[in-house]
Amino acid sequence: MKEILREIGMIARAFDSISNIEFKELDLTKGQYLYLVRICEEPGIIQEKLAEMIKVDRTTAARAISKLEIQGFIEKKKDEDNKKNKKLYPSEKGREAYLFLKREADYSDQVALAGLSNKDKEALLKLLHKVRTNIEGDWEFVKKGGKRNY
Amino acid sequence: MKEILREIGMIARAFDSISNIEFKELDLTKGQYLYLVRICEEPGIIQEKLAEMIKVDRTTAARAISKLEIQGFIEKKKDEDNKKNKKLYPSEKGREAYLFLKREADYSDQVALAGLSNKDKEALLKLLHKVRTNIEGDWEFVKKGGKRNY
DNA sequence: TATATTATATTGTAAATGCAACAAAAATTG
DNA sequence: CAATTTTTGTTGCATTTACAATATAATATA
Repeated sequence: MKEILREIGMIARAFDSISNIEFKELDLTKGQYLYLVRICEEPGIIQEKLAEMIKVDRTTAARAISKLEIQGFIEKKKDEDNKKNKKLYPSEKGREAYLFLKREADYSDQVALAGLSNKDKEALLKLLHKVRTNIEGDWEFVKKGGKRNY
Repeated sequence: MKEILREIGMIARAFDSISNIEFKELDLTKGQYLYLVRICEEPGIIQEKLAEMIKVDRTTAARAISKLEIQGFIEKKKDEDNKKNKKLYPSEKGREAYLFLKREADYSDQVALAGLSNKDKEALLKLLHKVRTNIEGDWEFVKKGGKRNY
């Protein structure tokens, strides 16, 4: 069943590619949309959590987010309760951009799921959710330098 | 159902991340394993098809493949019937590496699909296959400069 | 409570990524 | 069959990506 992970890879790369091209219109460069979307949906989230959520290297996230800040899409605010955290919030410009990101995502969603019944979609989501939780442990383990045996 | 594409993205990034780390052991750098696997499974394939198959930019594929050749994992051979094509074949070293790649992929597969029944797996594959074919058109369209309306 | 460990964020550096532009062979078209 | 368009491959350049190393605050441990 190796094909399952391959299909997932192909789909992910295709959509990422499409989004990156389409979001240039907003001056968002490669990858940035991922972070902006999540910050808009979860204002106050910190960078570390965001990286973990998206499954991307911490330092990659750091740079993409810094750039979002420089461009004025988001703001970093000190967390007074925990001084090593910086909470992330969308700016007005960021919220504006988010509307477009959402429209694009909805459209891609429609294209992707064309011909699937509601039952199919629910089943697919449930199965993917399971796969994702199955893999999270290994991802964190390997990122931290752990060695899997096979 | 936006969550479906998000789950797919998370899973893909997590596995890609894991594979990239684990294949350093073979001196394969980021992304290279994708191409090597396909070349081993489909000897004689050309670069352009490979990029399309994997859903990656043509020039990115070109460079990853060139590097595989320099490192001795694959060979490029002129196609006598069509002089602008270069057919790709694994070397002995490449085939050797492929055994390891396969072992790793099988293991990741096991982890990913733990807790799914055979029926689940079949359903998942079928649904993902459908999604992938649904999106291929848009990917090619947008890569070639087409503008989607939404 | 002092010390060690963990969590979060940042920066230096090397490498991959992807767009633009180009070249050449092949296929299509008028 | 000549001209145009498409296919395949390459290179220059700007940017992202990710590993390593560093810093500092917070938490755990002895």
